[in-house]
Amino acid sequence: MEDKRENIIRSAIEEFSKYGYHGTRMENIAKRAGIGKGTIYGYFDSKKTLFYEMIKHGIDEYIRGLNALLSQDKTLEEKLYDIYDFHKSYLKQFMDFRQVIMREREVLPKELMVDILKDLKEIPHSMEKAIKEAIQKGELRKDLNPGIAATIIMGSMGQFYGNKVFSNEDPNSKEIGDLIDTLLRGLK
Amino acid sequence: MEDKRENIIRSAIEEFSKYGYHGTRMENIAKRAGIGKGTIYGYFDSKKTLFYEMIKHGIDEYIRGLNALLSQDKTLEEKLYDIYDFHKSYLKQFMDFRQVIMREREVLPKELMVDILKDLKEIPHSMEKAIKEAIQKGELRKDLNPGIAATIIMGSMGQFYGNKVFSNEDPNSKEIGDLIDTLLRGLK
Amino acid sequence: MEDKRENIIRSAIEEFSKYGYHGTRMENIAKRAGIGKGTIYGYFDSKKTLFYEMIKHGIDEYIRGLNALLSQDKTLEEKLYDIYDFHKSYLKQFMDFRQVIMREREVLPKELMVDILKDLKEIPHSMEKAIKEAIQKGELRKDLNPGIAATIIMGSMGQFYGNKVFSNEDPNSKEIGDLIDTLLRGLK
Amino acid sequence: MEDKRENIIRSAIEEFSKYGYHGTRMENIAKRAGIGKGTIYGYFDSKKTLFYEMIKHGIDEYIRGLNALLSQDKTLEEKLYDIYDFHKSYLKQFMDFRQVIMREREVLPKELMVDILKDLKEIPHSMEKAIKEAIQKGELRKDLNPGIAATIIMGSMGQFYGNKVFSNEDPNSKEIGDLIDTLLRGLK
DNA sequence: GATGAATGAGAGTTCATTCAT
DNA sequence: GATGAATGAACTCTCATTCAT
Repeated sequence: MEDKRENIIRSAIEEFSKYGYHGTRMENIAKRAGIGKGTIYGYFDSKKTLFYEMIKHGIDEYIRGLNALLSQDKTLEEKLYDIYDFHKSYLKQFMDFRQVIMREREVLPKELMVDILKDLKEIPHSMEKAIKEAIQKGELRKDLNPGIAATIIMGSMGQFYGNKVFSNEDPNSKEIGDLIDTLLRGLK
Repeated sequence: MEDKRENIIRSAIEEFSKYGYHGTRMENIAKRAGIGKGTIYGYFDSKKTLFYEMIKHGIDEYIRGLNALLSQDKTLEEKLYDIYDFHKSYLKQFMDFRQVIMREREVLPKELMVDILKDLKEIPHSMEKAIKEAIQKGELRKDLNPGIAATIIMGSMGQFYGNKVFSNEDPNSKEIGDLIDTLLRGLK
Repeated sequence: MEDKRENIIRSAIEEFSKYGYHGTRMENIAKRAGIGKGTIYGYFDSKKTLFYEMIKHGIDEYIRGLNALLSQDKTLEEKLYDIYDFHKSYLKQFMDFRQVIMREREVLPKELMVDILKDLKEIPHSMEKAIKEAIQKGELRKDLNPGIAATIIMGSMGQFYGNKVFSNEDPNSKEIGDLIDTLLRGLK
Repeated sequence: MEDKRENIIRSAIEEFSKYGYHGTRMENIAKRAGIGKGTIYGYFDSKKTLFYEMIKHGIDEYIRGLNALLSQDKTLEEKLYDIYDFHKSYLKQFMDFRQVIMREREVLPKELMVDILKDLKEIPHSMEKAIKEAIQKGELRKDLNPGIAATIIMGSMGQFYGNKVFSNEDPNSKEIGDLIDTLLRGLK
């Protein structure tokens, strides 16, 4: 059944994101999923395979969620707030898949990595599209390079969230408003 | 001798950054350092200790290098180019210690983590100081929040470099000029 | 199952008594038990734990066996023959736990040692009780100190057996009759 | 020089008797002897060799000491007190070599063991001689088997001392007088 | 001759994977 | 199909021994 797989992947995400690939034990994934450890092998060939499927699944979900946000009929400013919240809740619950992939890039064979990287490039692409729309609507200035604007926005928000977590401060603080204000003011 | 320790730490950085804490084998660190695996234990008590000392050493070096750059008598724009180059060469050779620490936060006992996080907070602090100077010199606008400006600058440059690496593009491309232009234009 | 544990302990007794704590290899215990070395860790936390459990088990068995002998309805002389045989077969098959404990007293933490020593004091206690009965039955003289008599009996028989083993002589020799005669004659 | 060897053996006795053969580290023997760990190998070929030489040395010393006691012009009773004291101080300071040899009998090659066992048989032999003298002097009854008497005396006193140590009682207690009384009364 | 830094074989232990139930 | 007891390769760490100083 598909929801058994889903259930295992869900548990895998939580364990792998906490302990990394080598630090995660199949037994703990099984326990978290409420099943026996042998059962996992009925659905996935190996730890490596499970790891790979988990990444694919996580990226898919992230992209789907991000696209849903970006395709809403809102101003860019509103979308930025949404994106920060989405990013935050995603990171809190799961992980930053780009980091995992970077980190464990020696775990998977090259052909699988290529596959993953292809998916991953979708993310800035989605963001760029939203920027272009904002330029056309006049929310941002015309001479802006959309790729660079996307880099600045995503990078700043990731860094902001990271700083908060490192400092053990509340990532919900209203300073996020200041960040978005400053970003938009610079890009308008 | 201090250069024996240094040599081991150097090899440890390369291995840990490639394979993560659990994925790294003491024997490989030793091989890379050109010594026997037992020798490491003459300089470090355990794998965990070596990991901790490596992080401390790496952060120290990063902070020293960054401060050296920031305290030069140059315009902010020039400094940003320098910082990007520094960051890039650092990441290429070693690793992003913030990522490692985030990732392996279950490895070290809490008291050591606190110690590391204290050091780590020095980094944005250094950057903020440079921003404040730039504001006073009139290179940036007076109403700018220096903390947020630092977040935007460091986040954007990190993201830019990350994207390049992911896409297997040359991170030296002149697009970095566009990024810095856009950043400064927004913050002036 | 309990007989899996029992099987491992059995093998552990044989190995530990032959090679001592530090000289015994977990792999050899496993081989002797006819299982894989990882399997032991399903039943015992560590080598130390196994060692401790083995001692407890061995002492228990010894005390139970000794008590069974002593509570039989026989004369003291008959009992002494039985005890010698029991002691002998026990030592041949397993080991002298008092020696092991003395020898490896640096291996176990103090609280476990206290636990073991408490058990061990049962042994002379059992013997003393038998002596008291013999005194009451008139088999031994009335003014005898039972503790001292027990010490003399157990010590002499242990020494006798030890001498035989050292000299590679047959410990079944009928000289044991002379020893018991001499002992009883002295204590009557 | 001979006293360097002596010094190392002295330290070896203390370490081996505390931790057993496999539990003892060459470095600790060296530290205790106040020399560098490589130096030991200038005097002994290997750990095994040192162990063997230590046993030989210890047995020699024990036999010499025991003979000195037994050849004094005293009654058997007085000698028994001396022997108990000698035994006790010897065990406290060093170890029971018979136990060590029993315990570590798998450590040394057979030919060396044979050599040691030959020495070891000297001990009861010395005691037997003293018993025979006591019989001739009329201190013990004429029909006594000297070997058995020696076994009873040495065994009882060893057991007595062992019990005291196990119970953490003072091994100097005057109960030793009761033991010797009882022994002599039985053997007279 | 004395040293102790360096070595690597070998120890205890873990954990991905298998397979009888 | 699901399980978890069993396995053994592979890990971290120790320590007898060597050898350049």
